[in-house]
Amino acid sequence: MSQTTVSRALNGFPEVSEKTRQLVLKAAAKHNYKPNVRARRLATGKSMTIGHLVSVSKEHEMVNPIFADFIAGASARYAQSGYDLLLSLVPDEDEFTSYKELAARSAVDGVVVHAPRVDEKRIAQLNNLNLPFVVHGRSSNTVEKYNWVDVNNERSFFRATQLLIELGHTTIGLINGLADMDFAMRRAKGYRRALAENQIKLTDDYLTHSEMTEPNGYKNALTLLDLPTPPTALVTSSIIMANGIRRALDERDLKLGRDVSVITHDDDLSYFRDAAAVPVYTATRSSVREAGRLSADLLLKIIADPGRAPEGILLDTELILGSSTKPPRRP
Amino acid sequence: MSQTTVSRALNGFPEVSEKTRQLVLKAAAKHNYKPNVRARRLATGKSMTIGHLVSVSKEHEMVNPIFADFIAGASARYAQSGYDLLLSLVPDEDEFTSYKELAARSAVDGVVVHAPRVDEKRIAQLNNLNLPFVVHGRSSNTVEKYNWVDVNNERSFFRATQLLIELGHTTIGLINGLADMDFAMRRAKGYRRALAENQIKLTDDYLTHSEMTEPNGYKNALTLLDLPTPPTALVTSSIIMANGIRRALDERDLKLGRDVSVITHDDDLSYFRDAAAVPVYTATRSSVREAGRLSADLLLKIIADPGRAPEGILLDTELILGSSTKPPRRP
DNA sequence: CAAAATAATGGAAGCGCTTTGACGAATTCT
DNA sequence: AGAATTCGTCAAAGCGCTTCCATTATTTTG
Repeated sequence: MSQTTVSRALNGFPEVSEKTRQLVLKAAAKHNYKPNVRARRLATGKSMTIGHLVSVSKEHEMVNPIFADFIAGASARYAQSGYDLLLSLVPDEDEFTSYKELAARSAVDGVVVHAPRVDEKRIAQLNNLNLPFVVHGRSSNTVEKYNWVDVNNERSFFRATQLLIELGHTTIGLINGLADMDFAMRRAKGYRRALAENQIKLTDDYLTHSEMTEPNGYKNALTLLDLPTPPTALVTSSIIMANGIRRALDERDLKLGRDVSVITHDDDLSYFRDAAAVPVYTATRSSVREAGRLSADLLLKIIADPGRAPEGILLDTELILGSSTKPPRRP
Repeated sequence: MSQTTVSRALNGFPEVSEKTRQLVLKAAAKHNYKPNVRARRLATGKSMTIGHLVSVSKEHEMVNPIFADFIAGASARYAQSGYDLLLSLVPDEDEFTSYKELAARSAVDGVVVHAPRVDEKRIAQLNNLNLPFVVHGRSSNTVEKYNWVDVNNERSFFRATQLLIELGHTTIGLINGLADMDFAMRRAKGYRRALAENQIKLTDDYLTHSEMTEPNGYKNALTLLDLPTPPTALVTSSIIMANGIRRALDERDLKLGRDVSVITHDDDLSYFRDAAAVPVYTATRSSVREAGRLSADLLLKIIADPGRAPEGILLDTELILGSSTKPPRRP
């Protein structure tokens, strides 16, 4: 039996008779034969690989904790479609070099861009490279069209802040991510809009920007609590920071909910899943794993049909009521 | 100039004159030429790719949170040596199938095995496949030789427990990882040995096994605190669980350190880095990122020299004194 | 100074697949 | 029945590199 026939049988081409196909499949199974990916990739000109470049902040050596769950979502989709996942953690300063190199080596058929900034050069650069990509998040100052999957950050944080205001809070802090991150900017916007619509005037002292670590949550919470008029409620961008906030409250002998209300954004991380009957935190929740799945789906579609018009997928968050929000304590 | 010469110049072969090499390099840089990895991989018969198969527990959809930092460490090493990192998150039940498939497709030159169990079939299976691998951790019930990088779990938890005993604690709980995980078994062993050497008898009610999530830390801490003789100190396997424990203490109006001492194992995760002058937690600390680096180094060595005798690298932890441990409160 | 050794380059095979075009055999149509 | 289709199969080219072997140019040696 010729090589041609075997190849066609294995790859499901219609020109081969069903009888022959079964024969081939049986023989392949018997010898545990799998076509060599290297040869196949050279022959087809496709890498059957998706690249994820996750940037590691040089300064803090910080890996975004949501990325594990995001990738868990994406990975399953890739596997279904026969794609491999190439992961590269790169120092943030040479992000673009890495993309360019991946493209030049033609090591991947597409990439996912993580953690876009308000000003994101990578998008224009990738468009020039002609390498299919999906952005997890958006970039506000980018006019080019691109494919993205994002949550409705502005609306989420508007609703969260609004909820606190409705409970009677008027001094509300926001413990946010780094200011140049697009999601952080949108969240700040939602927060400010809620304050503005309710005629609440607060200085930017009530708004902190930092990497979303537990220690930063702690530190920033203390800073806010030390203000002349300390906030009676806090909104924060990450459940990991929320843990730091709780620690700060604890240290000040303040009780979460009773003394200070907290709403956190909750990416539904697998090791922080807040699934109690009454969740610990009132939260704007959106599964980052689901975002991973959707991003993968979208990217595979783009690769299959390069002519496709760019698409954006906007996910809404749920506002989940937990026990960390109560009306402010009367003095 | 012939293809041969270019290839040799780019790959640093000695047969080409320095003058020619410079010429080639300049031309390559000018046209942003990078050899096509697909062709190169077929020609050399090497994948220049390392596989990391991370298993996702089907039941809880849990991704081990340490894996992001581990991979951050490994990734840098791979990049230095021109290797790519193939990541695959697989449901735990078909782990071995995935290895076999990777080997059959010859998609990788080596793999890293994460989260080995006390009984770990994968090791024998991989030895049979003749695929180079390094285990992050060890497997106690495995007699075969293999390459591994692990921390001294038994000794760490012995020391941690010993420290609590020296402070005067006699009722000490252990909030551990899943019982079939090798690291958890070793930690339990260290804990038990410390108790035994000090003639402290405690039932297994003081020892819990579960996935290392924040909610599980919380839940298990409450369970222990509800025992007729509640523990005055706790040892735990993860800083994420420690956060759950803190929440449980908070809910019971117990103060960390003062009312209940806690020692946690600290993998030095980038988003939980406990770097205050006086750390929050007394901890047995060992950088999982460093473990990633070492594992990558070892694997690359094995690949370069397949005849190598299997090697084990045992990392010691530091016992860091923080503010979560004090002598027990006199009633 | 011829012979031998060394250095630098090029031609061509081969890596293990996919895919194109050719070719008989089986089927359908006129 | 013979021509026109359709079907199933195969031989061979090609994917873009690396590497073996041959070749020419240069240097060293007796």
